[in-house]
Amino acid sequence: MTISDVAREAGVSVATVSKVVNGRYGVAAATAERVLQIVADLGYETSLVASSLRRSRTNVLGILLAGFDPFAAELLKGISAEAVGKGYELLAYSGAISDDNAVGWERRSLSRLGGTLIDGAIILTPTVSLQGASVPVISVDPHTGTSGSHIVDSDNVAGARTATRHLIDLGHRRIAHIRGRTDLESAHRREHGYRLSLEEAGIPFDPELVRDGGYRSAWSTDAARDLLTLPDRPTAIFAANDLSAFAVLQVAHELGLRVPHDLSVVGFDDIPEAASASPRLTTIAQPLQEMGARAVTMLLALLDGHDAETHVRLPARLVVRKSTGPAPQR
Amino acid sequence: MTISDVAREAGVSVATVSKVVNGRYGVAAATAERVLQIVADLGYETSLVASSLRRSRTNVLGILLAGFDPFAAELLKGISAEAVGKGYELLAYSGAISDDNAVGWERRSLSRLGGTLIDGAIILTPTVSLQGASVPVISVDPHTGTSGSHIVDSDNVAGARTATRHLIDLGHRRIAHIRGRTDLESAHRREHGYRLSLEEAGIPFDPELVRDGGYRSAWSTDAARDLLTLPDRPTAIFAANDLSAFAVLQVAHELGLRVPHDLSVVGFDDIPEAASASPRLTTIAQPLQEMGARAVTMLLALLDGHDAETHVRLPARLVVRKSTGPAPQR
DNA sequence: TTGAAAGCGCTAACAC
DNA sequence: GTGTTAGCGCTTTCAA
Repeated sequence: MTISDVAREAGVSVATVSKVVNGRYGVAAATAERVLQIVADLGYETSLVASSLRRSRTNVLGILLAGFDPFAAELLKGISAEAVGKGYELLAYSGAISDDNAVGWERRSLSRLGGTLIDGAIILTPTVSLQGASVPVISVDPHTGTSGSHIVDSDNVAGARTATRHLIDLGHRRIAHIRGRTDLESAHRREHGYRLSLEEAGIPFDPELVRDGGYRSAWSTDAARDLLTLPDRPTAIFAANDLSAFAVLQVAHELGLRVPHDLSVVGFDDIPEAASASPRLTTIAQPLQEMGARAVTMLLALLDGHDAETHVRLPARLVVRKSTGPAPQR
Repeated sequence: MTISDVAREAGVSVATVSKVVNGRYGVAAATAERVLQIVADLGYETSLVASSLRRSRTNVLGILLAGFDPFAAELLKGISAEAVGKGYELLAYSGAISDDNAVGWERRSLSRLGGTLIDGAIILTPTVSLQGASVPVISVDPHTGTSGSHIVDSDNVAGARTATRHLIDLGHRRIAHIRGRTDLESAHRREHGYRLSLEEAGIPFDPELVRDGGYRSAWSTDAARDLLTLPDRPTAIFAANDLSAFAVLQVAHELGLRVPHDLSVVGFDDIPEAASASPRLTTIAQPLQEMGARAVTMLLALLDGHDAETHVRLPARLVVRKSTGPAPQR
């Protein structure tokens, strides 16, 4: 089912069909009507691939991501809600991730789609610089600080500070931290906020209480096990994201520690699953959907040739649920 | 940055570059090495659009959806998890939805991407038949019963029956139902399950207690308001999906009705937000992530030329939370 | 008002 | 071992 099929059926050239389908002028009304009728009968729809190869604009917004995890899913909801009715199609693309291409996926995806398939891109948590992209790009929660493209993120330092402060206010003194992916800016900021709060409260920083979790379940499980089997184990853990916090909850359960009676846990992100964890997770909520929406706004502005803010930073807020409580008495 | 740039830089023809990049035989080792070096230097990546126009296979799986709503998001998580490491790229596509193309989006999307860009498709809640698609298709929770393509869904009748039964067991007798989208098979099945349970309990069916919610927030709000301002209002509402149930919760709150003291509410789907609703929503959980995973398995089987089950139906289960309680005494 | 033809970036026969 | 060439489906000059 191609444009040639339609042309043959209508007894006109493919050029004419193309004009009719795209609403160009210079076609007799009668011809146009006949072609349109055949298009409808045959259910012809112009191939996105072929037309995008030829045209410069496609009206497709690309969302480049490493996988459809809960974080990406929330952002997508916000992106989709904001983009509806604006005349753009959405194309969320996750390249085949394997170990040997785990780094640089964002540039690879951008090269593969950019220039032709998509008019612009929103890239989630890129870790490499995206200078010289062929289309406008908005980075959400990127590694590279303010370098290069336009950025949307949330206030990670303040969020982490609030989380740690919450634990301190509950009387905790031995507060551990499970780090995020050390190649991501957000992870450093969260650790920074954690250390700031300790400092403000006059609690000496203990390097032994900080472990790598890489924002990932498996690593965080190991980290949690290490921390919770320490001779003088922490009474509270601030995990760099919710996934890590879930791992902590799991390990605590295995070790027979009651949360929050024996151990308090705070996460970061407030993915929807946080509310159904057992116990329900106290965490720092990033306004993920709003971040997605803002990214769309910025991208559309860029595509319209307007300026857009270079850096939008949204506030993160503490959501107190059931995984935090007063520090156990010694 | 095209294949010609690489060819020029390497002093070879584009054909040679293509061979090297795709690992074809018939290239001198030295040449291949030089080309690979230039590819790396320039950061060249073959254009998905151009190559897919020429090739028959792209190793891209399409997921066609009407928008990134919570339902789609959960399925995507399952799809993504199952597809990882299988050598396929994922491309979730949501065409521009507006009022005049609201129906038939799935066929339009399929025509636009099919045959060239994607090797196969998973389509979420299609409402029209997809006969004669150019690529293998798996439908998730479709309208058209068993017609045409391969199907994954959950047991809507049993789920609705369980939900209604749960309310009956709590002593409710005036149990209302807010219907789903009447063009969707699932909506009919849920209503059927509701009526089955009433019948089993010997409760006469009252047409006045059934309203259209269309699986949508706005309509459901109206429906809930109608039901709850009835002279003899229901003591329980079974909503056809969680979004509708949220609308009920909202209206109940506005009217000063306490849930579950004055009114019990059950939803359907168990999207993550259900656990954080206030009060936390009792609902029927569809195994959305598993449904997504199964769809991938089936599609990959089809793509490998194997057979796949024509219809996979997964069980739905009751998740009791805080929005249901004993019927109020008269 | 219409159609012929070039070309977007790439791959695959086939010729050299 | 390498290059030439045709062509995937479409849009867009440009000539008829």
